[in-house]
Amino acid sequence: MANISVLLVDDHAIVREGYRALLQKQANLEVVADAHDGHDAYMQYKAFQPDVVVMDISMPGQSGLEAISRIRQYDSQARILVFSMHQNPSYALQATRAGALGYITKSSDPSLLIRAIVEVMDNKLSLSPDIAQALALEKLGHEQTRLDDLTVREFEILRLLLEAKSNQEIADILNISPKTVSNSHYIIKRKLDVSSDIELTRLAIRMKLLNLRDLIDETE
Amino acid sequence: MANISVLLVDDHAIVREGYRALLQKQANLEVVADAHDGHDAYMQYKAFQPDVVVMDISMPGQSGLEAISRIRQYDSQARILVFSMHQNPSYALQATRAGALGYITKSSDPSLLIRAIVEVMDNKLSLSPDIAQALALEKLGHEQTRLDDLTVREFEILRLLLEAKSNQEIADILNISPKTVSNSHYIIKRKLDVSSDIELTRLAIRMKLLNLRDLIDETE
DNA sequence: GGTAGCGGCGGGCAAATTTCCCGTCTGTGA
DNA sequence: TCACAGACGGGAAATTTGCCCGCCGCTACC
Repeated sequence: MANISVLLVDDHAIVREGYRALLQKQANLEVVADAHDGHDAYMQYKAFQPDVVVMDISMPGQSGLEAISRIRQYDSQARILVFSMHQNPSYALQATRAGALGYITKSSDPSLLIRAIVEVMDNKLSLSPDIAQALALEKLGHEQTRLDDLTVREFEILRLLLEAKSNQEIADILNISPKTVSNSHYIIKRKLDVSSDIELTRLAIRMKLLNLRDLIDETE
Repeated sequence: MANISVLLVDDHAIVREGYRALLQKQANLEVVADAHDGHDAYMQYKAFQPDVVVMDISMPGQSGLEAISRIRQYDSQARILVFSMHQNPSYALQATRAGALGYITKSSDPSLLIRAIVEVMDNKLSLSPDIAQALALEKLGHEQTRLDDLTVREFEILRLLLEAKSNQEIADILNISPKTVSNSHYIIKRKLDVSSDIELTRLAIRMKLLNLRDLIDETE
């Protein structure tokens, strides 16, 4: 079997290097490029046309979801495997909606990542077991499903809102008008059935959109 | 030594009964009345003039802080011991500002509660060791201190805001105008140096004003 | 027994935001 | 080809925000 060329996208250089080393040990994998943010990923994709993109979606500013859309728009055959720290199945749902072929959590066994890359190479959908199970459970109807009513774009805007960014900042990041951000903000609140930002934040925490670790930080 | 008459205030009947039983076992204590909310506490105080009030401050709606102020306004000699689940020293600070003589956490050893009641009876300030230590640490200058810039009233409004109540609801609970609530809301944000409600909520979580247990509920 | 200061309350008012509703544009799938 | 959904953003009314002010009652200090 021919080598599979891989583009690695993650905002942390150390993480990239670690996984590059890991993947290179596989005889049939070759990391041909890496990128540190969504825009970079898009440029590298155009430059190298890798077989598979392995991408972290939680990057500062322009998120991975946006990059996935852009890459798929450029090449509708692009195979993208999301490799994320988020256990929340809604992330997986949104990622596949945006055009990802697979979603593997970072807590998975490394061998799973290798396997997933091969599966994605074959254009097969690949989910890590924890996510698959969570998604299945969700199908059985949980509060969580409300989150899935959000469009990919709305989900992304929500993510930025939850980082306490202003409408203007979000508009700058996404290159859209602040007016659109505020419209989306309103739609998000309506879809999630909350009336204030405080309620929104509480809901987000319950749904684990907001990382408690991030919040608590080194505060204690 | 004469018996100490006690008024017990807690919104949970079971808790009241439990502590009533505990306190009654002490020969020199007598629970002469109990109350389930701030208003009730005020009425019972007027009716029974107990030596010491043992009060939970986290009650729905009208909080214990308000009740403390009201009781102290009626009788400036009233001895009030706050008995709270909150480990956060800012609660203790606000409670003593409102006029409480002591603050004991519910996780304290029951014997501490007994001792505190006796101390308060002697008009001595009484803090449980965990709170005393936390307050002492805070003196050394932590982020937490920003919370202490809030007045008692602001603190109370913040508590209600964090329950995702609307200005109008808060106005109704506290019997003030919605305009005052929104003014306070603004002042709170300025004092805490946040610009949005999302940031406010995040800060509140970091400061443990918002109980994660409450949020997470039975969600998982 | 002033009087200075703080906290609670709430009016005023301009500026900003939110809340809806609407239309355009583009891609997608039947 | 036609319907439909999503992204984007304008318009306009309603509401909120940000900041100011003044009033009242209490405490403290001289």
